[in-house]
Amino acid sequence: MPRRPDPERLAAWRLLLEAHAAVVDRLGRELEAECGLPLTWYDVLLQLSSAPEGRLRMRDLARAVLLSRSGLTRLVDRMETAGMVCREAHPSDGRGANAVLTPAGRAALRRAAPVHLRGIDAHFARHLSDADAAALGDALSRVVAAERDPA
Amino acid sequence: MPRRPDPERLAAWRLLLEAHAAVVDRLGRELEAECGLPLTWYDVLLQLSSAPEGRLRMRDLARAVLLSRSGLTRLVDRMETAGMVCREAHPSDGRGANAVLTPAGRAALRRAAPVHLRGIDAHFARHLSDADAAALGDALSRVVAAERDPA
DNA sequence: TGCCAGTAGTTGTTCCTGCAACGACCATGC
DNA sequence: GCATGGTCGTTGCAGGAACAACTACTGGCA
Repeated sequence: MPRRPDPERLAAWRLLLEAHAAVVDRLGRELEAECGLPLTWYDVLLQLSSAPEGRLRMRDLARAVLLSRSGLTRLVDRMETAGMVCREAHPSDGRGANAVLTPAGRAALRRAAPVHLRGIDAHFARHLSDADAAALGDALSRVVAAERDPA
Repeated sequence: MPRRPDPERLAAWRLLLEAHAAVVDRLGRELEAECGLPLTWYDVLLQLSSAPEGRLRMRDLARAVLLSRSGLTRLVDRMETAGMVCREAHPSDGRGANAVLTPAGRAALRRAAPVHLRGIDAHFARHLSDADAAALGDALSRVVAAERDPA
């Protein structure tokens, strides 16, 4: 017989869906309004800036920003047109390409980060007690890990 | 000065994004593969079935499934073509329309529900302790409530 | 009664995404 | 050397979503 989640956990799942939708929507709008920057662009800039030398292989960047390879190709196209990233051939793998953060991209991230972090605090973090944050981190990291390793 | 979330809460936010993406993607694929039903369709069927008489105003349904009004119009178009819902004029408000669950829609939901619930258990609920579930529900309901009431 | 701001649902348009397919390239086998 | 299977990034294509404009209707007010 199929295992079903109990009502408490089912409600938790539903709440996760609602909270995600509400907060992502809000953060996206705020970032767009105050910095003219889509959330996906911010994510790319952030991932690149926290990578060594501000560059990342397309494949790895796609994984980091939770996008398909083709999706990332178009996204980097747009951001390259906007001058925030550029491409370079991979030094050792002839198939590969790196996306590289440009100074303009770094500047955009510096402008956007305070806005986004303030939003995360106001719309999410502020409502979590220390215990909540710990439990959430614990539980969700197990969920993510289980999905990564189809053990 | 702008308030910034501490690293622990920031990590929790990031994990929520990753868990949401991973689990929604997985659940959607499983439902599509085993029942030929997109996740959004399931959500519509579920909301309708839990409404009195299996009918809901378009506006309310749109809110319930976290979609824009225009998005819901097209979605109901597709589902109506598939015979799972139908529209009827609202009895008292000449502007309004109700989406109504058909027998076929009810049957599809009955087939899909076990699959989906099993998935929620396997990919999400199973990884939560009782305390985790309680903390998650508590915290996320506060987040959602705060977003609903711009207090 | 007639007017009119507000709301409901639909439609046109545009944007973004994933899938499938493709050429280029790597790596391992013979 | 060179075939072969696999990976990387890109592209054609189709589907789904949001925004804004539009029509139809409501409800309050003079």
